[in-house]
Amino acid sequence: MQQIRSYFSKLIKLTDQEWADYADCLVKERYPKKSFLLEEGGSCDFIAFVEEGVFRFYHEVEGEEMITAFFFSGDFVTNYRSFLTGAPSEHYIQVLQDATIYKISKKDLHDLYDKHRSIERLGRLIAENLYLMVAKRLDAFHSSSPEERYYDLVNRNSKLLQEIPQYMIASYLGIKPETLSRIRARK
Amino acid sequence: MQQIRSYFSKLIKLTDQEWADYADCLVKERYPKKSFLLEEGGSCDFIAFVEEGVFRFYHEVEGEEMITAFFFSGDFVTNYRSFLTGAPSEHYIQVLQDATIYKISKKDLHDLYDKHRSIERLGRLIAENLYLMVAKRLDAFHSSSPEERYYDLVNRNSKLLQEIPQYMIASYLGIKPETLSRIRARK
DNA sequence: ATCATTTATTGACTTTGGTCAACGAAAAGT
DNA sequence: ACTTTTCGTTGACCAAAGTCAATAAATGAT
Repeated sequence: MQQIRSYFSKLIKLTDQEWADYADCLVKERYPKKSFLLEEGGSCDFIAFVEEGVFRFYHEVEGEEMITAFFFSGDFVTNYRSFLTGAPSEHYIQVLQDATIYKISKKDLHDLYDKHRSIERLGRLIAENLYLMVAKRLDAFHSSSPEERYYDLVNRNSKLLQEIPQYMIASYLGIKPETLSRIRARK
Repeated sequence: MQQIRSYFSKLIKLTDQEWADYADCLVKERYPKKSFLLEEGGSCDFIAFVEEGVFRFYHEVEGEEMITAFFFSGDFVTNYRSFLTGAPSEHYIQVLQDATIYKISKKDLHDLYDKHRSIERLGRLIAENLYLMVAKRLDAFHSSSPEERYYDLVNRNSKLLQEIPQYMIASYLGIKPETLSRIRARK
């Protein structure tokens, strides 16, 4: 839980009281491998902080699983779109490695926004950071080849490479498993 | 300027005082066709609202222009990454049609965040909305073919199709002009 | 430890988009 | 109006990723 506070402290300084109020809203939960944190059709009414474990965020397109993101220890896990809009999720969030998370509900978070200015500001800073992350990824899809995207991943995120099966990495990169296998083979 | 207030009102209700303070920070500027609102290397210290005109947001990759976005009347125009991080822009923002905009500086906006809770909240809501837009576009690149992306555009944004030359649309879609021409030719 | 299933690789072939070049149409400059 | 440049289309060819199928390797279940 201290991990969360230190994550926040990079964005904004919270008083002990503000943090205590935040921490009061966090609920610890365990999820076994292969279970679902969120299923298609459900509305995502929480944001969770990953203490331990791995998740994948995916949806089905014409019978095929399209993986959009992985979440590891230290990340926030949520369907941010569904969380923000209240719309039913088109995505699944599934556990790949036994997980422990701290959840905060949408309602509690909004109450905290009302109660503490700094937490409202934290909410803005987190939204801004998520924007930066997804904008960067869009840029990679817009201007890089699959091969370039793969080697970017190799350079930046070796953890992902080690813990995730290759066919899921292929999906994440937007290519077929055979193609990823060939990219690795050439050179 | 009333256009801006009505845009905001879809996100949050501002009091007359809050709006007056916001409006006081807005500076009207005109830009002729082909001029630049932002050039590579400069830091983007503003967000602007487009009253009239068209902009393109692009950067150079190996001597080639990659267009990431277009901005029309009613949109916000900025390099949001550079605005948020303070990092120098890798992108240009160029005027395609003579433009009139209302600028607010980063400093003034942050002062408004401090002064009015509702405006801080507005900042969060805008960041959240920008996240949703870019996440949607990422999804299109991740799971659709160029042809599908083109027809999505045809369905959703006929204004863009009419006002932007085809080779720029191709760049925006992440394909070569010849390929777009062929997509249009095949039935 | 064995068997069954899933995952990764490889080959042959297809599809799609990129490259290079030519040409005509449209737009901009004089 | 005329010239020059830019833009859009088309053809021939190339490169990269997808498809389908076979097989090997790794993983899981019993």
